[in-house]
Amino acid sequence: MREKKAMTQIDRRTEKLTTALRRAGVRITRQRAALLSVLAEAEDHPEAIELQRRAEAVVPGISLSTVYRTLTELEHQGVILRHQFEGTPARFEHSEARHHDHMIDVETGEVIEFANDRIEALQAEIAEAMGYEIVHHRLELYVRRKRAPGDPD
Amino acid sequence: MREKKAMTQIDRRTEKLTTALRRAGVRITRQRAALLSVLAEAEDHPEAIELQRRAEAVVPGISLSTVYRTLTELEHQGVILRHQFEGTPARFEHSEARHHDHMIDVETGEVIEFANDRIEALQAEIAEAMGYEIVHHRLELYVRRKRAPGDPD
DNA sequence: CTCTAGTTGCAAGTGATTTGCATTTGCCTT
DNA sequence: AAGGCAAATGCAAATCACTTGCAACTAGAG
Ligand SMILES: [Mn+2]
Ligand SMILES: [Mn+2]
Ligand SMILES: [Zn+2]
Ligand SMILES: [Zn+2]
Repeated sequence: MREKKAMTQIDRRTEKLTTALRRAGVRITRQRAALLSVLAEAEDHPEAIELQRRAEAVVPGISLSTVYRTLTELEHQGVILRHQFEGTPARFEHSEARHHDHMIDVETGEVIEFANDRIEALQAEIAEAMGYEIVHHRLELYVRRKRAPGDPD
Repeated sequence: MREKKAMTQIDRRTEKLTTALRRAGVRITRQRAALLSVLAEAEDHPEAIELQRRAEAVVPGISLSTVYRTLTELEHQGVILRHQFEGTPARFEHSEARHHDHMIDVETGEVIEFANDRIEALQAEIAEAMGYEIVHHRLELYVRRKRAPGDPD
């Protein structure tokens, strides 16, 4: 039942994360390998504790310290992103996808991604006009689902 | 030496903050009065501890808990804003000025304000297009001063 | 001036994340 | 295959920025 040929997108992501760690000269331990594939598989923006839960399926005893330590290293290598949304612990995602910003539904906590080139361009212009260049930025829209006229509660 | 007529801008701001607290049904204590005028006078984005330091000029023993408690109340009344920039404790400012966003010089920590209607409009459009309305948002540009060609180090 | 509910300062508690340290463990070197 | 050792792990304790419990105060209505 083991596929030999098909390298899935997730495998590729896992490899990229692994490579980043090797490049940093760190060892690929069981716990790290588990965490890397959990990150590669994630479609959402999980917190450290949730990543630990998911990794425990493979490495039962993995500690939260190890999760945090590895996340910090991966962040330094630039292969994952750490987001600090309002009112929650930090959330993480791999940085494979191209840049995007986030909307957070204040009612449900759901995180929705979006990208807009005009906004990105405007930001750069503004900074430029004031004599600065952007190192990085953070744009978060805290939103509420809009009721269409005549919608039920 | 006491001016009777001239109500300065700062006096007006202090009054607005005071009114907000009274409206909330809370008492104007010595410590609160001090904090309110410190906030009204502030031209920058001070942290709670810095506000405490400034208030101590008037009320020597004012505790940090009281500062935090009052700041939280003022925030709930909508007369001050709490900003959570990366890597620092929360910073505060009165909300007299119209809406603006912030650039943070990653080298110096300096906070620079800016406002751009096109960005604001675009944000609203994006949310709208996805069926949401914006409750509030957060746009922070982490920047570095740009070296003009031929500038000294 | 009195009375009392709101407020204060202080100490202790929280929640997320980091760190110290003794014990394992990857993995390069024989 | 075995050895050696720096790096990594797990656990407990520490940190940081606030928040909260509580007994002693005090603003301010009557
Ligand atoms: Mn995302
Ligand atoms: Mn500002
Ligand atoms: Zn962006
Ligand atoms: Zn804005």
